[in-house]
Amino acid sequence: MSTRVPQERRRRRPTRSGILLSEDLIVETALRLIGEHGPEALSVRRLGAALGCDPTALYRYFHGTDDLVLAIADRIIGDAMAGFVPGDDWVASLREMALRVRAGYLAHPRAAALAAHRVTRRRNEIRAVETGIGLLLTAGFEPADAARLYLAFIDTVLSHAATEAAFHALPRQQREADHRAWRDVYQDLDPATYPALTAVRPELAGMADSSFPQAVDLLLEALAARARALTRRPTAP
Amino acid sequence: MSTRVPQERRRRRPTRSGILLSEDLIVETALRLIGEHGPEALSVRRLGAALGCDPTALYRYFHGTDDLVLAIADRIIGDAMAGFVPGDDWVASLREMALRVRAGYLAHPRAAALAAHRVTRRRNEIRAVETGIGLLLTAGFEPADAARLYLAFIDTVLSHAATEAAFHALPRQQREADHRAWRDVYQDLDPATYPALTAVRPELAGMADSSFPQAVDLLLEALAARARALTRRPTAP
DNA sequence: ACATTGGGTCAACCCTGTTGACGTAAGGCG
DNA sequence: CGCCTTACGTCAACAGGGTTGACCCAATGT
Repeated sequence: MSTRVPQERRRRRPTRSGILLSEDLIVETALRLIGEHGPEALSVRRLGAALGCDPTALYRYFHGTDDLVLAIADRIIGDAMAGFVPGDDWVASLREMALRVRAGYLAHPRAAALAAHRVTRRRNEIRAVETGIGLLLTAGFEPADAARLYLAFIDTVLSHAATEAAFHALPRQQREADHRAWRDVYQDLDPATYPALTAVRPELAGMADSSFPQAVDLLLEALAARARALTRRPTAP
Repeated sequence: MSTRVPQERRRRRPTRSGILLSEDLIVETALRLIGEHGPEALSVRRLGAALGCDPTALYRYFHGTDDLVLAIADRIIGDAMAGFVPGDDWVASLREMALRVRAGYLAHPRAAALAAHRVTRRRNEIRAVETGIGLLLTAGFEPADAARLYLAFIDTVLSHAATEAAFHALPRQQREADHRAWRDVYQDLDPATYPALTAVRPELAGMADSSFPQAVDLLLEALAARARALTRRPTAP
């Protein structure tokens, strides 16, 4: 019974445990499940149990797991960008965009990890591109540069966010093992063959931390420097 | 029988079908399997079948699926970095590292999707970290900064490379559809609500190109600027 | 030549997503 | 009001996943 998922449903019939299913309720329950019990808690059976219905009832609302994940991703995008208005400071605005995207992904890592590399081409994405390129244009960049530089910026942000989300989407054991790896493995290395690692050994514990803000800062630093160079020589060869 | 995976094996016993198992052979077969039939084709049972052995024989070589994935990831790193020697120019060397990692991922796009954001804690990865941090130390950064900045650099490189690999791993139809979708969607937008996009419309065709070199250049630009600031004021407050 | 034991094999367990059949109750309609 | 259709919740079952413990053969050191 794969396929036809109707747009509007007329016959609303309570489950054995008394609740009324709906697309929204399922998506919300799925997000809650992930938030409470970790990303690995999202399975059709567990979702059914959390909803108080037979797991296969979900197939009346979504074609399959993938369809459900896309529905979840759609909501994440909307939530992340909701209420954002770019300010006068284009660097600060780009930074806030970056942090919002990252926060949206991290709020729901597993869904983000699954949907990150897809092109949504929906309204929220289009508006984000409009906003970002607009900011670079006000910074003084030529249209061609604004487009190219925005692409480099947003690709970095999205890639980083997706990577972080993917890491958070790992099963807890693997996640913690990766975390510990920097402490354990990298601590006792032969100083002769690994001089640089030995020199920075006290700092290696921090390698498990996120590099997202640092990377965004570096990128914005380079963009600001290029913008300053522009205003100094408005029409360069 | 989870656990003890010996470093060197002495008793090499052929499988029922006559082949001799080895860690390398398993990793290579896994890479071939993923390359031919996609990441979802990698399962213990299928890998056993491809190797001509009982699936559970793999547990003599790897603690579990995760361990195998890490071995694959490290193999990709090793292949990419094979023969690399850092030169005198630390910026150029970091750029070559970035391009090598990217090339390695693109060589195995589908495997890269699995392995990209893991800490392999194996030899090839450790050597790469040693090399990268060493380059930043020769650039004049303090140990703490070198570690943090390298993390930001390599995370950006790995994230970008993973994103590109994921895109290349898509079926051709879907890839080209995404490619076209960008042009199509952004073609006829209302100039009033999307002024910036309208201003850069001729440049939007290039949005489908890779932003990898651009992003790496921006990052290295920021790093070089910080290094210059260091040498100007060797001991800043 | 023999004891040791590494490691290939097998059967079994519990988890997944997904499907087709079944029946019940909800809602339209006379 | 009551019938008839059918939406949809339920159930059983299947195929495939990772992982484990027991088994036992043969390769190796002595």
